[in-house]
Order: sequence, then C-alpha cells, then structure tokens
Amino acid sequence: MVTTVAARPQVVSLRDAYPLWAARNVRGTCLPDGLKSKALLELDAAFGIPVRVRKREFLYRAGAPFSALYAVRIGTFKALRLAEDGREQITGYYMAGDIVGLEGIGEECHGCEAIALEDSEACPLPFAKLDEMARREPLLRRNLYRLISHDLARGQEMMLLLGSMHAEERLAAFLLDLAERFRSRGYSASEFVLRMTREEIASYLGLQLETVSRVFSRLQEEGVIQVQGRAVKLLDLAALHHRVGHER
Amino acid sequence: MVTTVAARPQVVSLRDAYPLWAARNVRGTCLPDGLKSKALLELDAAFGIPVRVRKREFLYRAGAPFSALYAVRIGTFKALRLAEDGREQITGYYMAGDIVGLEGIGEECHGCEAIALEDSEACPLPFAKLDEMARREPLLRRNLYRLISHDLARGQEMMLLLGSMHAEERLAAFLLDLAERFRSRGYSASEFVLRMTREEIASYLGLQLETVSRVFSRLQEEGVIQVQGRAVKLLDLAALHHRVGHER
DNA sequence: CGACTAGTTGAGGCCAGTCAATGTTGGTGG
DNA sequence: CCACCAACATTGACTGGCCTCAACTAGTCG
Repeated sequence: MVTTVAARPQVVSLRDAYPLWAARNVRGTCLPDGLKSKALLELDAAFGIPVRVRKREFLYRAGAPFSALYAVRIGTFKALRLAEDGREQITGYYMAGDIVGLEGIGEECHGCEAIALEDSEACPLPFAKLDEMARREPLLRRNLYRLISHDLARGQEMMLLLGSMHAEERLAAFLLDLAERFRSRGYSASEFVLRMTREEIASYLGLQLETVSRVFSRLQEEGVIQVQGRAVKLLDLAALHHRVGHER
Repeated sequence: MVTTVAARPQVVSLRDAYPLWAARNVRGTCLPDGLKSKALLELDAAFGIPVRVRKREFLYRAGAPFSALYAVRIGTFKALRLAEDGREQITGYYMAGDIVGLEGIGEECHGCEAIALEDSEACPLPFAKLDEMARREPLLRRNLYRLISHDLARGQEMMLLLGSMHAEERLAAFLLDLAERFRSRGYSASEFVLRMTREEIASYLGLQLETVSRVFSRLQEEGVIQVQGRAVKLLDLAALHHRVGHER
C-alpha cells in the first residue's frame, strides 16, 4: 500500500527528486538533462508530493490503475512480475534517481508491482502532465525516449543474461552493473552494501538463493571479491569482467 | 545488409504496410488504431518505400545509426542481441503487422539487429516524422505509448520465462504465444508452420536445440501436439496451458 | 550425386536445484 | 541489557534436468 507522507510544507524541488541527477548525466537517461531553466522549473513543479514507502511495502501493485511514473528519491525498489500460478520474477532494481513504472505508459494499469527494499521515498510524476510537457518541449521528449529505450535495452540485456549465462557469469554481471550504477551516482564502485537479500538476487538472476550464496563464497575464495553478508568489496574487476565475457 | 526494392510506382498504402491491421486491433498495439482519416492518411504517407530483405539478411545491424522503425509487411524477423564474446540471444520475433526497432528510439544507433527468417518486406517509418505527427495527434501518441509499453511488458514476460520456467513450460508458453498471434491475425491458432529453426527457438527460449527437439517429441508422444518438422498442430490447448501455469 | 543444412535420438556428465542442518544477524520486548 | 525469535545466510549431500558430444536420417540445392 502506498503510504502518503503527512503533507509537507516545502515545495518539492528537483534536486530533492533527483538527489544526484547531475551525476546521472553520464548515462544520459535523466529527464531534466539539458533542459533550459524554464522547462526545468515546469518539470520540477509537475512532481507530486513525495510518497514514503516502508520496507517491504508497495509503491504500487500489479493491476493498479496507471497514472504516474515515480522518481526514486531515497532508497531502493524492486519491480516484481507475477505469473498466474504465483511464481514471481524480479524484473528491475531501482535506486535513487531512477524512474519506475514505465511499463505502464499507454496501459490502463501497471503490469508489475514495485516494492521498497528499505524505507524509501519516491516522487510521483503524473504521466498526463509529463506527456503534455514533452509535447511542447522537444528536449524533454527526447529524454523520455531515452529513458524508454534504455529500459527496453536493459530488458534485452537481462534476456541475454538469463538465456545464456552460467550462475557465476550472471552474478559477476550483476555486481559489475551495480558497481557502475553506484559509480555514476558518485559512490564507490568497488565497495558497497547490497540492498537485496540473497533470495531477491537469486530471483533477479534466475537462480536459487543457495546458488547465489555458493557463488559468492567461491568468488571470495578465489580472491575476486570480499563478502560479509550484504557488504561487498570488489577486489579484482578484471577477473569479474573476464568471467562475464567468456564462456568457459 | 538492407536490400532496397527497385523503386515501386505505386504509393505505399497503409493496408499494404499492415496487411491485417484491423485484426490486430484486438491487441490494441497498432499505430493507426482509432485515427481519423486525415491523420491516417498522413501516417500512411510517412512510411517509406518498402524494403525487401532476403532470408538470413539484415534489416538493420547492431550499432547502425537509428533513424526509423520498421513495420513488417511480409514475412518474419528475429531480433538478435550480441554480447562482446560473440554469444547471442534472440530477444524478439516479429511477424506481419509488428513494429521492429523500438529499442533504438532516443538512441543514436540500434541496440540489436533484425534478421529476416524468410524472404520478407518491411516499411521504414522515419522516427522523426512519427515523433512530429505524434506530437500533434494525441491518439497517435497514445498508440505509440501502447506499442512501447507492450514491448516493455513482453521483455518482462520473457524474463519471467527465462528466469523461472523449465524447458517444457517454456516451449508450451512459446507455442501458446504463437497461437495467439496467429489467431489475432486471422490465421488458425491450432495449426501453423514455424518460421524459426530449432536452434532459433532454442536461443529465444534460452535452451539448446537438442532440448527443444526432445521436448517437441515428448509433447507429441503425450498427445498434446503434433509435430512434423516445422509444421505444428496443437491438439490439447488445455494441457499446454496447464504446463505453463503449474510448476510441478 | 555429393555437400550441406536441419532435425532426431542416445549416452554420459555436470551445473544448478532440492532438501536439510546449522550459523549469523537484527529487531523486539521483558 | 540481554534473551529470544524470526529472517537471513552458509554449507553439505544428493538428485535430476539440461547440456555436451556424437551418430544418424531426411531433405535441399548446386
């Protein structure tokens, strides 16, 4: 369930919604990239009051009517896709600055659900408003397209990973992806704390949690990484890259 | 390589580009859906001269500059994603009426490549033109969003399939998806000819070609389907659905 | 006809899943 | 503050589904 924050006095500012948005320019997937200050302010104003979502609670549920995207402000979310038989697959992992909910544009309702991995906050961005602004502002429209194609490409990358990689390769790719995302946000790329449990990592990578645990241990034995629960240190990036790129 | 058809005298008509577009309304993912005749004609005119692509040739290659989407007119295409090490994964399968290339919008170049599975034709739709028209015509914009979210959702469905289904479930899901797509185009849903080789099906489903072959044989032994090379007859839809929905 | 591609089937091995036991961490309440 | 419990994580033993290698058949095309 979405838990709305008790009405806040301050206006939501863009910097609040995108705590590190400048850093994200690197990846080129950020809505405000390159906008003139007028459009920037307008986009800023379009964001709704931030929504606080506690750990394990829903930002939105599958099948809930779609009306807005969400910009992650604080914390992390996972996107979950459900099968009729109750099976589920984590299809996305979002951290501060990411946009959640794109799979709903053009649909009546959300196709998957978003759940907070820790106490988090996200700013709703009513899609009707974004659409209208994008209609008038070519650069914003272009950024929206970027966002979309980035998500599409990510889906294809995951298909490649799930369809053709071994457990060790999958985990190495996962760690390198995380490293890159932390790096682009200005955090350490080689030392970070996982927000997902082993089970969630396993679901994301199409494995069992025991396998994830075993591969972590093996990579540690081999001196490639150092793991202590959720604290991870990447010791040998070259070795990790090597594991992703080459089938044995 | 893209092989351009010797200039055709006739104007490309929408009906040509979308041979069965009316039927596709069912799925609600068709660009011209619901457009007034004026916008319809304009969209019609935006399509370029159809491109003929022979079996095994490229409609576009990975890394080629992105400028247009393609509406499949005749035949079928597969979308292929490449890893640095040469591994590849089929990420999409497109038949007449489908739109190929969405992963390129907002990017400089295509993220994957499209290859014809048989002698085929596709109509280029310059994205700049589509974008400009969508800017002016809300309904077209909405249809574009639909197209996109449909692709995003399909990606997530594939992640679910690749991440959590067994070989038999994957193949059953694949056959049911094909059946639905043939049905929505007015063809028989229970009897059709595959355009993909066993190897291509295997790549799409994250399996080995021998496994695909074996599962086909097993499903035939069990009386669920009938296979003769690429000719497939679905005998027991309920059994197929049952196999997808329930982990054993 | 030979060369080639596509598909089927068998034998065997291995990676990852499954089941189970144990250790560790973190939050909660007495 | 510590005891307790639940959630999370690790590790071992075993199993089995899928991969790998290989042989063979059928169909196609120059």
